Amino acid sequence: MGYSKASKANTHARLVEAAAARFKERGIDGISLADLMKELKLTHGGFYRHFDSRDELVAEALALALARSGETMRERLFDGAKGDGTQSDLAGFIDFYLNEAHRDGRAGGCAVAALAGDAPRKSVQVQAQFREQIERNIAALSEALPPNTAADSREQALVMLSTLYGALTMARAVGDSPLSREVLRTVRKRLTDAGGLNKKRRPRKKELAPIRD
Amino acid sequence: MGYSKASKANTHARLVEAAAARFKERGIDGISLADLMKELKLTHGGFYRHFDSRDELVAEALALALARSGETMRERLFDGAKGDGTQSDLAGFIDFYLNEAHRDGRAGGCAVAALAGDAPRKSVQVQAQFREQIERNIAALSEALPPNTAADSREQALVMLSTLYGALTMARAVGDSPLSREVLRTVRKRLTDAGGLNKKRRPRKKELAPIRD
DNA sequence: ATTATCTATAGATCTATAGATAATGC
DNA sequence: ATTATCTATAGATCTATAGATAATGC
Repeated sequence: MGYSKASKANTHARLVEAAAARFKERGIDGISLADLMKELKLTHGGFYRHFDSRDELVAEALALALARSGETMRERLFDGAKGDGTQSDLAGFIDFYLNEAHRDGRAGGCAVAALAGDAPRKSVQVQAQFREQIERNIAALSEALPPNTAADSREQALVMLSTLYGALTMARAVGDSPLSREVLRTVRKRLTDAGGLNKKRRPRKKELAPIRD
Repeated sequence: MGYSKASKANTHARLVEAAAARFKERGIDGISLADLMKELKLTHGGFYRHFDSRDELVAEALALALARSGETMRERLFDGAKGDGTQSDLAGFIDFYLNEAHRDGRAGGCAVAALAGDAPRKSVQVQAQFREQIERNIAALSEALPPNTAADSREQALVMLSTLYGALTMARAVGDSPLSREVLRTVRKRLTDAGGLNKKRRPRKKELAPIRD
């Protein structure tokens, strides 16, 4: 009770962290403050020493979740390609994104895919948070596209992002099933192959690596 | 009070209808039974003469919403093309789907795009409802693809559906904005043009019809 | 006589607040 | 002395149930 070694700032950060995971897993309205506090072994009454309202937590948790997703995207796109002379690993990112592990791991996965469906029902402030991060994601993906397609790379990035979000959402909506795996596998394959986008970078046998159904 | 001319079956049907619209607009958990009954000028106590539980209403409303979306899709794909010798109007469907009117009209729009984000948080029964309708949508879109691509038409349909759902979801998530309109316009254009999918059917100037931002 | 709808309420859950408790820092 | 956390509770809202009311059909 009282002051533990965990400072106020630490508890605040842990709350935002836990909220980000639970919101992605169960939806922005899918967890109560009492249950969230319980997850941190705290009681619900203490919540308001850290936030003025639930909405304030939502804003902070969403900001964290969206920023993290963007960072992970950039890492997968650009860090994975270091050392072999290429500038990006687009196919590596696609493999990472359209995956059964990602499908089943909403709490640790992409915040846009997990929460975009909730956004239209929320405030314009929430929608602005999505807008700003999605702009960054478009920029990142656009940079990662092969240079020869640079003329309309923003358009390509927009379409590819739509496809990635849509495929993951669909794979999740239908539950674990052959269809779910087929969506992931097929879209992964066709995005990687399409238009010869990435032929230089990924040997064909790796693109066609079998996925067990 | 008492028996109105509206028979029990009629009230039941109106409840399912209203629920389908509200669920698509605000989410499956986004409206209370009391508010739903109020929309029909009824009081909340009467609800349980029509349904054993809220979940039963959810199942029926979702079934209606998903089936309607599928019917609309088939109509747009196949009825719009009658008379000119072609078998489908894929570009017409894409124009209809990726549209500001559809973006802003969730209550009357596609149930998959409106509710797929809720599905992973719901029961496996709900997910099975999505799975069955999405299978039908894949079949419809697959049939509507130009015959020369028939060899892998299911794969193409899967990718195109992912892109359509993802683009509409993204356009909604970012709120009304230049980005939202850009997503709709760009994906619409690139899906219509891509791979010469539909060149025979749609004159180029119509494909490039300007959208005001 | 039947029964769709209404009135009233139980029980659960949720956000938010008020005041008590106790661990830490000065 | 300060304040993070806890205990207790107010007030709102939600699903579900019980019994009353009144319009329809036989």
